[in-house]
Amino acid sequence: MRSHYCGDLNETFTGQTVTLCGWVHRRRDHGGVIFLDLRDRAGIVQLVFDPDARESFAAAEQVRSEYVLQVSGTVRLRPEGTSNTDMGTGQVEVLGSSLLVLSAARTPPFQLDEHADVGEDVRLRYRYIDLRRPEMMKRLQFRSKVSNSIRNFLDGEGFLDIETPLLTRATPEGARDYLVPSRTHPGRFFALPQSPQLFKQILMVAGLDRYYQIAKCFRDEDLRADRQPEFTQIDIETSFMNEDQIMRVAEAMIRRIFLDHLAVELGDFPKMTYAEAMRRYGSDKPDLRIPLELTDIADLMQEVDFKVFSGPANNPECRVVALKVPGGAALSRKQIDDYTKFVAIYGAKGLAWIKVNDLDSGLEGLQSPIIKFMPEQVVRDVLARVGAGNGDIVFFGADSIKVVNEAMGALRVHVGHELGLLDKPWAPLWVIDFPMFELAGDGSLNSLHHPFTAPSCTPEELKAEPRNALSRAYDMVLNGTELGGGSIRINQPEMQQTVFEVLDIGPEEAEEKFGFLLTALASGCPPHGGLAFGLDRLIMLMTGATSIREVIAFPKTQSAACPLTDAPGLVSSKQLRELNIRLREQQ
RNA sequence: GGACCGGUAGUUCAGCCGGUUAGAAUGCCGGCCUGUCACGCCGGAGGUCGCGGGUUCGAGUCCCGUCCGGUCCGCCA
Repeated sequence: MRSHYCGDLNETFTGQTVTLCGWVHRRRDHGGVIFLDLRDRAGIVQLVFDPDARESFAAAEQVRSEYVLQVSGTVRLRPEGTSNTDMGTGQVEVLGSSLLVLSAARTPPFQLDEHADVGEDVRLRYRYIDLRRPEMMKRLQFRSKVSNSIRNFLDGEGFLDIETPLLTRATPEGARDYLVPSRTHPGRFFALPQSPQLFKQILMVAGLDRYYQIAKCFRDEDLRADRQPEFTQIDIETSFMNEDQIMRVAEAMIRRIFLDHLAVELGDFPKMTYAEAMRRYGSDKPDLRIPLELTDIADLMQEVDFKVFSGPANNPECRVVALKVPGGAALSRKQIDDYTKFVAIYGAKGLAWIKVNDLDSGLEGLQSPIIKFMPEQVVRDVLARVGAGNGDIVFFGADSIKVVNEAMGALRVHVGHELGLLDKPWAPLWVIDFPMFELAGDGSLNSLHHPFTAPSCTPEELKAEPRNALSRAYDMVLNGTELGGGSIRINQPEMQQTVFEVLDIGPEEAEEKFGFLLTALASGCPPHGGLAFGLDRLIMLMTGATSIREVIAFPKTQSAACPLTDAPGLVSSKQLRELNIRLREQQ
């Protein structure tokens, strides 16, 4: 039906007769001459209809926005002075000789202009219109190209693309499962996978050696701008490789993609321990584009009553940090109030600060609500430690370690963005040496990763001091976003047993939940490990999209619904009966 | 589960301290126009002010509830 794509035409086609198929992007009817912008996947080209060609001119008069046309005509250079440098095809136009309406279109619910700022609910309801916008079209094409590169790269490294089931058991990972009732087993349910974790490990036991899959995963948790209930993971697992080797392959893959698709050379990724990341940035996924750091000052503050920071009493479980922001002395009272509200979201009870106007004038040169409660020498020591200079502001956080890290870490990022302090466009790194466990609210221990993550110590050491144990896990972080993470897995039953003991998972419970994995581990399990990348987040970062929904063709709203199909929907009582399900009476 | 922002024409929004017939832009429809490119000019149609209740002589506007969309916290790797 078509000889060329609209967007591919340029001056080298001059004189050729072409046949194009596409959508009417815009119509400009000048009475004696009609311009149609015809759009397809590749781009937009201008068509001209002249009254000399009576039939096609008459047809062009009847055409409306978003009609689907087949047009034949001659490519020609635009007349002197009428080229359009904003268009890829702007040097040429197609003089239409025939126009066939393949399909008429109702008036679009919104304009496809780059100028129209349309509400997202409307865009999602009419997603087929929204996806016609060149911006969306480009992002989906970009995503497809990146996926393809990933497959090629991993295939080249000897990884096998193997599918794992979507109908499976509830996984041991933390999130709530999407459940699917079984008709043939009344009262039983499948779960959609949160990740193919157990299957990929079993593939290693089976000897497949290197596996990958671009896999759909599901988590029934509340949504965010960067979180969807169903999302896509680049899932990788390999045998007989240690963590450094795995990180090297994964890093090479990401570096290649950035080079090939963005012409960005990311360089070698630095490695940083979890402890260092928490200490310097208050986060296990630090945004290293922002040249601000948290500085511990608890030792200087022993004579100061933390109440001036609205913090708790001095004790070992609390942390006191300073955050120096260059140029921050110019911040208004209102801005500081906003920052105070911002840290309150994370549980901070206040935000103390010192503005440094003139270091040489002693306390007179400072402005602060708290220095009157501090010995002058302490103020001097603190400013000296953070290296504060004239024009800077120093923020203070004093509270539990958790609150300080979360609040001041978030403030660091927030302020860095608001004041435009980013000093590079891309800042990747590896975070390593994660703790094996984290302390839950009730005093028990939880896996930081999942319970199959290998520790970097012996079972004896693990049992003796579980809270100090580190894992052989690693996260790849880019610009403050966790792109992916993984670990070396446990391949020895004794070690797995010990981890279960520490987690207070009894033998019966372990057997019931993942006995099949334990049996597999005891059946000749190679040393293995892997990782998984969030493909949606990767594409989001690479395209600069502000929401994960912008890189997914048919995303869900924040309440996990689809405005296009109106899913989730009701089902008939017959369907429910077959599934042995009865809905509870609503009150 | 919680905090905050929003919901008025197809779309994006304005609508003041509660007061006459709810406006603008754009889109749409009709007319004119031979070089535009977010074409231009003239005219026209288009509204359950999310929904329910309340206060009031009078509610788009105030109050309560509720639904929907979004950002975030909790949750989630």
